[in-house]
Amino acid sequence: MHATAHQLAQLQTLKKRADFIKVQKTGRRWVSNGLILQAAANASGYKGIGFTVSKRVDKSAVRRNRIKRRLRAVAADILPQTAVSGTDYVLIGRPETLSRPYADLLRDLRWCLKKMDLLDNV
RNA sequence: GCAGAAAGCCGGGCAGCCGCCCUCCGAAGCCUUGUGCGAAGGAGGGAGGAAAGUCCGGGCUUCACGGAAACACGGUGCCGGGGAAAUCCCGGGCGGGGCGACCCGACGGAAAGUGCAGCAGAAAGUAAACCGCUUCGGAUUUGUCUGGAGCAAGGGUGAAAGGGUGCGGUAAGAGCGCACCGCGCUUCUGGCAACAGGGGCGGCAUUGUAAACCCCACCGGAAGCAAGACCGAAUAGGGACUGCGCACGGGGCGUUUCCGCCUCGCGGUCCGGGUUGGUCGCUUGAGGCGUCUGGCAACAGGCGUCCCAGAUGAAUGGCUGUCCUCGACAGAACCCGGCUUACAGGCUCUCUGCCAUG
RNA sequence: GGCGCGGUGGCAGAGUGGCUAUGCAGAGGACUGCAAAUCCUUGUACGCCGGUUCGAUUCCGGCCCGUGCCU
Repeated sequence: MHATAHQLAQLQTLKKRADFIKVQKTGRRWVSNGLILQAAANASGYKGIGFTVSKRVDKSAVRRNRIKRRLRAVAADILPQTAVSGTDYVLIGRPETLSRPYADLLRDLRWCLKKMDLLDNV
């Protein structure tokens, strides 16, 4: 079920603050228990992926890092196979992301994708 | 055995699959043919004792800076040593706490000057006298009231009442006298010193506060890797040279004084300029480990050995098995030395008190 | 990552080494036919922990929280 290295190579990490603001302003979003997904079309044709865990989610740097890592693991398991080219995805962490079982996190991301009509088959 | 004190150390382990960051090698491939780049693949490394708070001290970088003196501002404050330095460390002294091992201390100066000490109290710093004590006189309903003189022992107020305790002394008292303690001056001895101990003299003056102003001694330019350097579109602004104009003038170099230096308005020519982004700075360092020597120690030196994160939306995760004591506080962002704060549990060594036994 | 600023009743906002003003809001009363406005009365606070001092909101350390600036 894991993504191959070839599939992972198709994902491009969003690096600039401007990219994140663009996705937030122009894209759509869906909230689930474990995470929030934002998505917007881009002009490059690549599949873009970014992660946001702000200081308002948790004040501890250790726990913020762990939330980001779990989001990265979830994204690496699902997005390479299902993501649409020419779309930027931004995953936003929540306090529950830290303690939620991993299987539930996978279900959360699929649910968000489905609700936003970005998933053909569940 | 129980209770405690001090120093140092560790901070889940092992295994499998899929992934992340860096360095080196690199068949295929690419071009600008080079000691080049490099998908696949291989080898190695990959958070902390506090990485934290940013409270101190440095390195490094840029800016500022002509010199001298004074002033201003900030910091430090027993002594000796260590250290690049420090509000750091070690040892000692003094003071305080503990039966003790041991721990704690912003620990210069209050006779250089100024300020402050509310309320209470008679009086708050040249002492003073509310209740009192003693004595002399007067009145008297014999309870006491009142005037003069002397006194500060006792009571009361306060955080603090102008040396303390005891004896003598006295009308009652008082350093009034004496002894001891404290204090001050002086001298001797020990110690590098802080300081300690002894002798002599004085005869009680010298309340507290300097984390109040201050005095003394010593130290200090400012900002910070988002510093800064390089490569680089557009636009606005900048610098140099030169011509003309202008000056017993104005401005600047922390302030002032003295000497000194720089600079000014308009035109022309040339040079450059650096936002987004990228590269460097970026990890070999007052470095770690082992050992020997000197030193009570902090630490220093010699020898051997190792290279041990370097990201830039920012790297350690996901899933699973297994063991145990079931895992705390917590994530590098230029780098070091300290301090402070947070922290489950465990280990090592030394020491103290009590109990029991030999 | 670095550098600053601040924390005083429910809210705003002065202040200073010895009872912390003032305004708005709240409660009660007066005035009114009933209200508003006005007047009177009243409760509630110095972020937390230590130290200096006889005494700290103030002075000095250390924590906690909030907030701003620098790419």
